[in-house]
Amino acid sequence: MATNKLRRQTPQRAVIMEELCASKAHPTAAELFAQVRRRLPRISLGTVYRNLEVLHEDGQIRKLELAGSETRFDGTTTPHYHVRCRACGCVRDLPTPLHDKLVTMPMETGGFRIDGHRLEFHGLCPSCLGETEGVSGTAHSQH
Amino acid sequence: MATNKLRRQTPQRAVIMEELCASKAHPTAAELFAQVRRRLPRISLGTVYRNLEVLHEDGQIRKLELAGSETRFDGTTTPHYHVRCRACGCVRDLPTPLHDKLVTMPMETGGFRIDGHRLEFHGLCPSCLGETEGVSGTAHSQH
DNA sequence: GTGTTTGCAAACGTTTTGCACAGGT
DNA sequence: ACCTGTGCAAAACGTTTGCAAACAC
Repeated sequence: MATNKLRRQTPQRAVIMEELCASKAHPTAAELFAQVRRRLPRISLGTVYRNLEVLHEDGQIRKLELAGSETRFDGTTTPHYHVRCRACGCVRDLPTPLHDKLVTMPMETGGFRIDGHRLEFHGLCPSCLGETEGVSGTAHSQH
Repeated sequence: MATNKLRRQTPQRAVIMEELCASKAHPTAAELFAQVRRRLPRISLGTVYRNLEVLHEDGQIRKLELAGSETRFDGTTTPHYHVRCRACGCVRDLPTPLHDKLVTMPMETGGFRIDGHRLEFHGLCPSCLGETEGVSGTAHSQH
């Protein structure tokens, strides 16, 4: 169950971690790859994926698997929720406190033992809000 | 904005709908394809995908984009949440009422206009609960 | 007859993997 | 020296798409 693997400290891993922590945009692996490449021009996309996986295993970063899009990564490991813009797809942090009651809340679980949840919010980001003024659309939230 | 397309009633679409509604397992496109193929041996996977998309557009089915897995489909369109088993990956309905307060709840949104959310629960299903008795594991909920 | 829908196969975007070599310890 | 980590390229995976033929209307 433990992560018993011996980790080596490589420049690739260090730069990936630095660039991820320097970003607030929750980049995808490809975006991070482009960013890291500016400092390590010979790095490969596979290395980025492998290191993100390792860092996630070791609990140093968070993996955001949001509905219907590529996986994004977050250098912040403290728990918080995210909002996603319906229009441009950007992702931002929400300072909303976690709803741990969601897990402990008594409910009919069909025999499941529930021990976690994933919650993401959808909406329009400030800049897309401005551009969509007056456009009527059916906001359909998916649960 | 409207769905103005003229739909034709094809046996493929009808059987896909029937098989989806007959299942409580929230099948993936591939699983549904295997199921439908028993009745329509010449159907193709592409047709299954296309019809699922059409049925979703027309509001006849729901698309479940759960964290870190293929898209699953639900013949029930009434809103409800889902639980996913950490061990076997199976998905079941939860009769828990929706938390619409989550959307209207006052919170610091960073300028976003929030109009929807996605919530999914994680845990162990009845049969995996039995098999993992006594195994200590760190339950890590992802938010 | 018109235009949607089908089957097939190829293409797609994201992620994973096999391999030989480089490099951290 | 050992064995993890790297770069590269190919493969895997789920999904979408182009096309000509089939079929619903």
